[in-house]
Amino acid sequence: MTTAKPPSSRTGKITIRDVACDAGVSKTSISRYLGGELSALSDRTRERIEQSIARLGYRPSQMARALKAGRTRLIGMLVADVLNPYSVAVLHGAEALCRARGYTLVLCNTGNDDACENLSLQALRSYNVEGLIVHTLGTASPLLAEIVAGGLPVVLVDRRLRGIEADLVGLDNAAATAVAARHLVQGGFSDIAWVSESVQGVSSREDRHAAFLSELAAQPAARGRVIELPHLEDNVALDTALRAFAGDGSGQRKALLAASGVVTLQLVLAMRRLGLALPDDLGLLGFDELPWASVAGPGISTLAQPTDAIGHAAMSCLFERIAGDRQPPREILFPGHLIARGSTAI
Amino acid sequence: MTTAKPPSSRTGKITIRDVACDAGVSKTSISRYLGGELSALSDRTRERIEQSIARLGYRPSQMARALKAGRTRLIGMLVADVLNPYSVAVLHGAEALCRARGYTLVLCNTGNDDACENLSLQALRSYNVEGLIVHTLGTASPLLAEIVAGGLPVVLVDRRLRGIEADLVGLDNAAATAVAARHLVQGGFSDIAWVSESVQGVSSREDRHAAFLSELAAQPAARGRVIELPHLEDNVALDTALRAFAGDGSGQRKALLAASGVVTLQLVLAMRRLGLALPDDLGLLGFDELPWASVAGPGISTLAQPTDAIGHAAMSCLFERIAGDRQPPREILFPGHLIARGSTAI
DNA sequence: CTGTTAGCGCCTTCAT
DNA sequence: ATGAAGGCGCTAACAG
Repeated sequence: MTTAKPPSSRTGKITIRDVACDAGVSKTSISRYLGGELSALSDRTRERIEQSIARLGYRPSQMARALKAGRTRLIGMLVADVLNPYSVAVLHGAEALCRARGYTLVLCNTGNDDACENLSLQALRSYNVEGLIVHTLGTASPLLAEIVAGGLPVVLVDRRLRGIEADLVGLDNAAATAVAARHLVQGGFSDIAWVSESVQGVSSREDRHAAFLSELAAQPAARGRVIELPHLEDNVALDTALRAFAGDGSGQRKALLAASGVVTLQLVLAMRRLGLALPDDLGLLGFDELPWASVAGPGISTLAQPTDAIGHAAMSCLFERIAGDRQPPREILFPGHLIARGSTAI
Repeated sequence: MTTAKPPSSRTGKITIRDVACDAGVSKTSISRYLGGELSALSDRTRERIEQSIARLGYRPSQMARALKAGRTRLIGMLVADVLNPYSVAVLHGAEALCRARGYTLVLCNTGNDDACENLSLQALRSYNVEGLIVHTLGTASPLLAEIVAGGLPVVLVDRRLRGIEADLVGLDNAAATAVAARHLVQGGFSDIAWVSESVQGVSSREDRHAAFLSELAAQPAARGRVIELPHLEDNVALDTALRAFAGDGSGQRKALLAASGVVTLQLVLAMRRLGLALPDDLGLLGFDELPWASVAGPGISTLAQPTDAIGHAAMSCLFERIAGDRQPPREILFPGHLIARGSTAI
């Protein structure tokens, strides 16, 4: 009748066999019940199973299930820097959908370190995650390329990765940059510096950079410059660049356009150091909404990204791929949202 | 010689058996090699294994390994709110050590929702995480209690949980609060309001609350009050409370002591709304260091927590428990670090 | 030193 | 509608 063997005793763990014994049916029936194949079970059997499961407090082991069926219901998330608010905001949206779908999120922070990234990817792979959400810097590790090539569904967030053919979810950088630049120009700023960390290799920065240049080229009345900061922590370099920009006696109204939230913060700090006032000495508009945007000086104008939606979309897209969607990679871009505050006031 | 069966073909996955075949040894030897039992292998065997593994690109399956040996090398982290910078900062420290030890972190965000917390705990348990780091609100879910009772190592961060006997890692709230209060008093503030979200049930807030009261009781020259904000988003309530405090014509110099970073932000926002100036109308000192602390008004004084160290210690402590440490629960408390800025200047 | 033999907990044909 | 049997990939006694 039942599958031999006494209801395992030693370990406190209750397995499918214990339930089978208790309910007086076979393991197969339990498995069917768990798998939702209700149509193949008599009402009586199902009831007994339900009761036994409840009575014994049985919970299936994902590990065993994963080993057998290959479905781990695990999603990996690889993030360059968890301390970056953008990453966390996206993570937040992604995690919510993940849990809602019965999946669990495995998080790896690389700290912008290649060795870490490799380790993390290996770990993620060894656990057979069913899909991967990646938010790292421009240079894709060979291992990631291999993993993608191997067929594991991957969705990129915010940044394309060279050599990786995968879906991308992020901001419509071209449109957002245009909106931002126009806001500044219309606000009377005619000399605008776009400020960013190293552009090279980070697609979102490249896109914003290109969009900025082309937008300003289309604005005859305004002049555009680019300030690139290889090392954001290098205050001396930052101060020097800022002083040069602000002190250039062009007589035009000047503004900074920060390519990201971390840059915005550094700019505000630098302006304080240099005694430059917002918005009179320098206007400022920063990508990424910041919780403290309205408490700094006259308030910092920002271009907010729908981070929750981005995270949600990334996960949603990943699930489609996991479900078997084999279309060519696509890009899902969200519009930004300008929040005007005192730093760009007239 | 080898364990029968042809080198599995169908699935691209390379298993221990393929390696065994290729190397011409038994699966056991491979397993020994993987397990680091080098002493039990002849040099020649080991070499052949090494080569085969490299040639085939074999990587062991954590899933299978976990199922068999019970060691999943997975650590669960349950967080009330990933959007809270404190949580992320601790997570950062914890994740680093986790990876360094060859473990992988499974992250669950509850969004302060009991149902989510339950779901997450079930998931974490079904994956057989070897330990749990928990940072949630005061009321421990019955499921968590059950899990702890079941013997799974758990370390609490920042907040004790009723009914949970587990290690706690966090800030030395009593000492930190005393330092903060004294700083204000010595700065000439003689009417101080401690401001917090709902105190009841959140141990760190309770500790800070108690320490604040006792510290001020010991300061004859100063008066202490408590402002509790059940709903931090309720601006009307906050503004009302603040106006009442600031407008109380006691003629004394007044200051706010914010119990956490999120409270600090709301206080700064409220003061702007009410047109109150820092530090003249109201002094301000907030727990938790904030990236923007120096850009708001004259700079916000903060009491920084060593979040990285806290995360590291929590994970370290957890590993000790996993390793078998059965001592009674202990508390590991870190000192805070006062950073004086303009908001508490004389 | 090395291999054989059993499973870990579950799912899945294939019978019945 | 229900079972029995055979693995998934790996480890852990036992033999040699």
